[in-house]
Amino acid sequence: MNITFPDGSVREYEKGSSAISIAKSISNGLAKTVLAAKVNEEVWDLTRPIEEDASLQLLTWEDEDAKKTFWHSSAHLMAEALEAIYPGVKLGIGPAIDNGFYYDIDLGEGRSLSLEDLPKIEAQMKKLAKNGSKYIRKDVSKADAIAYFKEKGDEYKLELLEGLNDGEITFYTQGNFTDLCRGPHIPGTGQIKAMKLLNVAGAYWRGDESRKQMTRIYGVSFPNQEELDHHLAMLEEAKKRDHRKLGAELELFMFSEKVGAGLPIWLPKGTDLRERLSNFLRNEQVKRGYLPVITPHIGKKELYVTSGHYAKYGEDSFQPIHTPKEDEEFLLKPMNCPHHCEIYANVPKSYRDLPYRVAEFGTVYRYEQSGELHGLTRVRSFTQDDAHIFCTQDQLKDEFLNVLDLTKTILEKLSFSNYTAQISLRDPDNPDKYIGSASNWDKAERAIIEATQEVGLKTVTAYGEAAFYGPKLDFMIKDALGRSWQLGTIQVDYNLPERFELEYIGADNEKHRPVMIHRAPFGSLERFIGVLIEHTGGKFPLWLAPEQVAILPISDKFVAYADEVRQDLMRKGFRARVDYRVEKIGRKIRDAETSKIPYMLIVGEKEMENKEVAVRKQAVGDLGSQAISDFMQSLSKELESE
RNA sequence: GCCAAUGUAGCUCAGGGGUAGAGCACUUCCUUGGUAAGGAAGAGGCCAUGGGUUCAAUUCCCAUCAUUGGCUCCA
Repeated sequence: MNITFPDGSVREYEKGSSAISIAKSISNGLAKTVLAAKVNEEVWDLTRPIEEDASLQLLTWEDEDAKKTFWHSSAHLMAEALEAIYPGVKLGIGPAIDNGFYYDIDLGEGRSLSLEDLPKIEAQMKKLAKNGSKYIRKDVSKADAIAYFKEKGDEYKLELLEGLNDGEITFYTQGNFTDLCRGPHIPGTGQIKAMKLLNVAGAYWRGDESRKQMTRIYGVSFPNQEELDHHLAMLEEAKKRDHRKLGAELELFMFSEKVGAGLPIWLPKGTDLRERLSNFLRNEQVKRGYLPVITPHIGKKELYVTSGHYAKYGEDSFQPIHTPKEDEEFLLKPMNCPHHCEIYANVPKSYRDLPYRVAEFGTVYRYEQSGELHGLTRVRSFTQDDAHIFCTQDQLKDEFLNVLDLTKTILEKLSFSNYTAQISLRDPDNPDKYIGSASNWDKAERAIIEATQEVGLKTVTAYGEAAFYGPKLDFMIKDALGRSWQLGTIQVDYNLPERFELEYIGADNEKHRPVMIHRAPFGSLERFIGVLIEHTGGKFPLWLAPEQVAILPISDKFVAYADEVRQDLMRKGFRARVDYRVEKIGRKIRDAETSKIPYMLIVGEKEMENKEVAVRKQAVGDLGSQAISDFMQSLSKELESE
């Protein structure tokens, strides 16, 4: 049979050869590092015989699919360990996830598991891994499979079997452990050299809260100890950068039980940062033809009935505000778009007025479930960097290009260099669930695709992920630790212009309906700043830092000079503060370092005499002395380059 | 919302049925110093809130509130 490799080369192999034997024929080194194979675009066990002509890609640790296979096999290893320690344990599902694996287990009445039990299970896993058992795949009939799990008394697996057809059922066995499993798996447990169980949590069987709660054990594993250590160090670093922790330490924001859960309160330094960020975006938007507007935080119920939000946000949200007048109800706004539609409708529009772009840093209120709240990234009041663009169908593409350009400018300014976008299109099998004409949808989808191609944006396309009212583009951003965040979004909307009966007079003197684009490059300021804090670890770029320079007098004899320096800096628009405390210089430096102030100016006898400052850069160290004017010039230069 | 854990000084945490503890931060005093923590003293707590059990509750029980981790990843 002929095997085609990714580089296009074709080689002849004996029928029934496995991927691992093919790997060996290429090189022994390769055979050692390969974990799984992609046969005709499907991930396979390395040991599974290939029976006919096929394309073959050998997967190593670097491939996402190989990692998933490795972790899935690790989940089986954990299950084997659990059966050894807890006889009679019942198993739910045990998949690989983005960063490791888990297994849902039911220990039975009266038995429970806590974090303290994890090392024991881990030790057992290591012991079993040393045995180097092979993962053996076996086709089983449905009847045999049912008989096996009945005997074992595992009702979860029996339930899973109900959904499977005879002839497509496989078991995998390693050592003394057999599991219902589609596979694939790595060849043997011996390859799992390093593992760590991270967490236990409750999880409902099949994610259904009316069903039994199982114990979920999370873990992660690697082919060698160094990778595990690196991963654990990364988790440590992520913990250190947690925006909730840094937010408190750097005095950026707070929460108060009295004010309410999920309602962030911006402290002076956080407000400073946030204002700089908004001003930056506001300026970029004005450059691109946006018109800033301000609308109230509440609106009459009828507004949201018109927009359709009342039906969507009605019950599980903040309840209406009543007034002394009977039957009068206001809602806290969950979105800005209805208000903006009213702005559009205020004065009759001509096609010459389009595109009409209104922008608002609009604070909205949504009653997130209490369990969903999380720092700044999941809150009940947040400010969208919202704008709505009303345009003609033909202007869609240019408007997308305009927004993409804006988004790119912003992300690059904030040194998010690694981002992709998801294009969400209609479900081709379900064309009826969308509002708006098919030809308009075609145009809009094409506009998005072409615009993203023209700017060279990396995208993935998701069919069926579009909203009922229009296709959309979501930005996925990778931060400095390689974690993905969904931030900005651009959405086409055929629904609201319809509901608000928005119109413009065309060149033909007829009435037409505009298309609306919702877009928010940051998503929300809260979420974005949360991500920015973790991305930078609290070391903000100079232009954003609430305090740019800390002036540290050696002793209070030099306080007057320190004040002079501060005056100079402030007059040039730099943000500087003097540390007046009667402390040694080492202490002042340490405190400024931990507050992550970008520059420290140490001033003492020498500096005062020479009218200089001794410059120290945060996390870098002493840069030597220079004249204040020179220092300010280099600051300006740094700001320009950011 | 559901499940679990947690809630003690501004922060990080120890403690435990009988008058509440440490380190850091804070205040005062001493020290006037040269690139990541100088010394001493002091002040600071309704032990989250509300009920219950008990002679006695911060400690045990229940509820509430808040925080944290899960609850979406499908053998």
